[in-house]
Amino acid sequence: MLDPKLLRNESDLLAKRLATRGYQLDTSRLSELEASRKQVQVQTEELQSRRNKASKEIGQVKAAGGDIEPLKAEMGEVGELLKKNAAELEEIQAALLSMQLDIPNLPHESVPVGASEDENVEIRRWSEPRVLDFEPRDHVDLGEGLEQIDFAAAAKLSGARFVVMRGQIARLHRALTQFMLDLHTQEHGYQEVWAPAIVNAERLQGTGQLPKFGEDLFKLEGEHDRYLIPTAEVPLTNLVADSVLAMESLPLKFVAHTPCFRAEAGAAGKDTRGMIRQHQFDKVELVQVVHPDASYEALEALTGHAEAVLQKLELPYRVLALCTGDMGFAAAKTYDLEVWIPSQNRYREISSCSNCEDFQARRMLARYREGENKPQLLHTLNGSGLAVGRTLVALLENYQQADGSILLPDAIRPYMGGVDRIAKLPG
RNA sequence: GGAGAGGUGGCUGAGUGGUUGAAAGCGGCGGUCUUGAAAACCGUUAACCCGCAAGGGUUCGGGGGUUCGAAUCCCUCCCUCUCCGCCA
Repeated sequence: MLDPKLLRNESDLLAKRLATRGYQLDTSRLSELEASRKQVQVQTEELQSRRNKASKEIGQVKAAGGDIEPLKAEMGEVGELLKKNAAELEEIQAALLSMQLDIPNLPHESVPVGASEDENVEIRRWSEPRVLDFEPRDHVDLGEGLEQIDFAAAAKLSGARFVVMRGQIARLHRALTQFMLDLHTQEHGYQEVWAPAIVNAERLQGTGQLPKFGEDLFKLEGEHDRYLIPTAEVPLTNLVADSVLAMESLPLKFVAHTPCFRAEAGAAGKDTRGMIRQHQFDKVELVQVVHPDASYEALEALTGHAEAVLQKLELPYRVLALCTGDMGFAAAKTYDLEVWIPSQNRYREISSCSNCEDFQARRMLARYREGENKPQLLHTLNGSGLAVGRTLVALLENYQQADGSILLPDAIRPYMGGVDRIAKLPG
């Protein structure tokens, strides 16, 4: 959510900046609602004031043994009027709020202006794709050839966009999550968190998935407003919802491994082959909660923490600064990490690291206090460190050998019980 | 899932319809005293919204209702605790 004061007073400027990310702010409707809100609110509060005074008076008169009937009759009318006004005010405020919840974050001034992903800006590359003397196979062929990835079984169990892994590949998947968690807790200073994969609607509104993007989520049946998380960003960031943190406790750095669930409603026909886009996948997520002055420094650091995973696994990647038109709803600035995928002969997204500034903090009322000052909104950041399924895909494809086996990078071998190669299962 | 008890300010905890935004204690802050500290004593100490301000409004788990007036009464939802059942 944007600062309502800015929205009131600088709506033209905001409209201009929001337009760069393809959002059209309806400033006339906004100012209309704002004007009527002000008028009705002042009226309502006047009526409330009258009622409060009269009620006090009635109390006094009654205590003194006087006649309160005339006063009561008079207040009956005020009550009617107040009821009407309050209902109207509530309606206006609901409309205003729903409008505010719909507006994406403002892009930071350093974000390149552009309409689509084509205008993202490459910041740097790390390492070079291996040159193969054979035609690379994709992870589906590799995994099925090794008899350790099974999409047919997953389709039988659950439908499209699910996967079953077995044997050493299943183990590798687990090894990768352990490796990532250890790296971030031991070398990058994150606190390991285990959190629910089911959250309520209020928490999804806090991070920005709701109310606008409900169709991307799996909602649980039943009487409660609960959803499967699309990312651990939701539970991790919302840990600080409705709280006032002491300065000394900042920054908070959380890392968690969770399953992530996405309906992929708008992705029909996209990445239908393989494990790139699944309804369920595992992710190791990094979240930082920081002082506003420190958030851009933190974004660089957090991006570096995600990069470290790829560097240790010796997987070639590049870093993009997303342009205004390609950024997510809550982000003020985002770096994407893209890893080399040999079978596609291009880089594919494996991590997205964002500074949301106070956008999420305002929605979930997450604040800190400096000395005796009033509580101020925090800044929140999140990034994948990394998407485990996609890391597995990159590893299989980049380390494939001519015979279809997978030679494992040094960093992961201790997590594989010393195994250095994945080959076909015996028997 | 069944039965019961609860949810009040930073914390503990009073308060069952009327000058209660809320007693008291603790904690915090300021002061007196002291070489300094402790103790004691005195004072002070909620958040949010509208407004340039004066001021006004909202908030006693959430929502709804009754009433001139609700922390207090009614309905409903959520959460916590105890016991029972079931269970990884």
